Amino acid sequence: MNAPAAAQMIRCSDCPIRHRAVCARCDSDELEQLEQIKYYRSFEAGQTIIWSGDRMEFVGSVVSGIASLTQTMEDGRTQMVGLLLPSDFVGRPGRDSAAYDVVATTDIMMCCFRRKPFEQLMAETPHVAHRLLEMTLDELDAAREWMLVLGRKTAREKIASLLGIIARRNSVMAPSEFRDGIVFDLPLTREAMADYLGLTLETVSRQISALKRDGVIRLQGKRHVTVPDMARLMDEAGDDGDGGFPL
Amino acid sequence: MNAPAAAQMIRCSDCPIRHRAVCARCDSDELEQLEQIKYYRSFEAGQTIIWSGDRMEFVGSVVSGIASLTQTMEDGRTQMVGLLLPSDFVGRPGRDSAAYDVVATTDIMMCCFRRKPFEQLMAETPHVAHRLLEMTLDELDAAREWMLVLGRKTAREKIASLLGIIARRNSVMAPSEFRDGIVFDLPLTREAMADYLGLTLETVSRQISALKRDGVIRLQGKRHVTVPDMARLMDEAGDDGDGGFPL
DNA sequence: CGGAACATTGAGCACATTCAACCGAGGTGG
DNA sequence: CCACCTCGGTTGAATGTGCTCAATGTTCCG
Repeated sequence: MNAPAAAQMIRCSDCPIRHRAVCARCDSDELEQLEQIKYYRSFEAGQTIIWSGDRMEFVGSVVSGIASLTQTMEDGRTQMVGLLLPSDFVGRPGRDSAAYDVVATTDIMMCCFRRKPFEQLMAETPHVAHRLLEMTLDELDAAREWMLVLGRKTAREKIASLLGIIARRNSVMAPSEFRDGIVFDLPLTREAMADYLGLTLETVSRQISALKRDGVIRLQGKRHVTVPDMARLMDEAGDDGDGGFPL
Repeated sequence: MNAPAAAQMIRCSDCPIRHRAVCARCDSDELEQLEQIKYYRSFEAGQTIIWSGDRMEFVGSVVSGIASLTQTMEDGRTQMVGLLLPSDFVGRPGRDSAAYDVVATTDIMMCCFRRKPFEQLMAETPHVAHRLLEMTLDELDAAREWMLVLGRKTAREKIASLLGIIARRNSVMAPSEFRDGIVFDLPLTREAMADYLGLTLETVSRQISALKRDGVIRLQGKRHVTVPDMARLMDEAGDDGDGGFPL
């Protein structure tokens, strides 16, 4: 609840997600308008940023860190329905109350816009709305890929798919060696992975151990992963060699 | 391949989906422009409308009938990732090749727009783009609801969820008696239901039989369903009484 | 040192799948 | 007209994947 000192002001032009977020297409004029209605908030890992059903006071972008979108049934069963990475957009313009819980998976910094002014701005300037459409279409594609994972893949394939996605994302940041070995840290606990994949945390643990035993991955500690042969991993994920996952 | 006589011209103002489709917000001017680039195509049940990977020549709206969006793995496992009802939009502006198979589930009529002119029009007029954003956000919500169904629900709950959605959709068309009994025809085969729910067709059949045995539903023939107590069905679906599914 | 949070592993079980037989309706051809 | 086929659907028996329950391990932090 106490806003840490981290919530210092960043000028939009210096923003690390300037070119990928909902503001990517804005000209300097529009950026100026956004600058007027934005504010930063940071959250610690584990904090709930938005409760499902709550009134949405703001929409915004993830600047740094990771958050998850989750749904929970009355008996406690939980399904993650979105993984929010830096530059991803949170909230739905035009909707009053939140449809999902948004939880900080790691410490996170958000760039928030008060909802009403943002909606106003969206109606007036085409660039924000257009970029949001583009991002929403991408998210829809990602959601549909996940429907295949959830509905039809085995536990082992699910884990391999998730590792593949995380590896792929990292490879955007370090596009150098992709073919022959890639290294990354898992940003999720076993439980969070289970919630993403529609598995139990025990099954996640077992399958990770199995992939390690079979030499598909190597582990240092519980989170640091080495994938010696990316093609092998994609094969385990059940994806055809070429295509695979967008996002 | 032979376009049946059904593909007669309909004036946009007389169109049955005029107020719900991507053109819903258009003024008469914009409608005129759409009228220029549209054409109708009909497909028979079972026909593939678009093959995944194919070049997208057109985007469009479902006018009547039902189509499904599916993904298939190399070994044949299939997951439906979208159910396209009248007024739903097909295709992604800005994308050259299709990401999914689009298959006609019933006989279907489509209102198609040549892609390039449509993209042009979208860039110039705000109403189409805005409506498309709205529809895409709705689809994303629906996809996320399905992720919960696919990832966390039991076979019985999955079937109940699907029946609930179809019942709900029908209730839009016949909003009269919703509380005490609703009747509808299943637009899907057992296999299509299985592909939607991430189950086998045998499991679908068994669970439908079980729901019938337990008095949750009644059946006449294989497709005609009566739900005597909607609240009971929603309960079987694992949804809390009030909320439930959007779309 | 003790406790908490995260993770691993084992044993038994249950639910959904697999494989297979069978049913009924509708269509076609001899 | 009936035999035959196909298609969609139902049902049964055996199997197996992933879940449940439970114990144990590891790391970190007060």
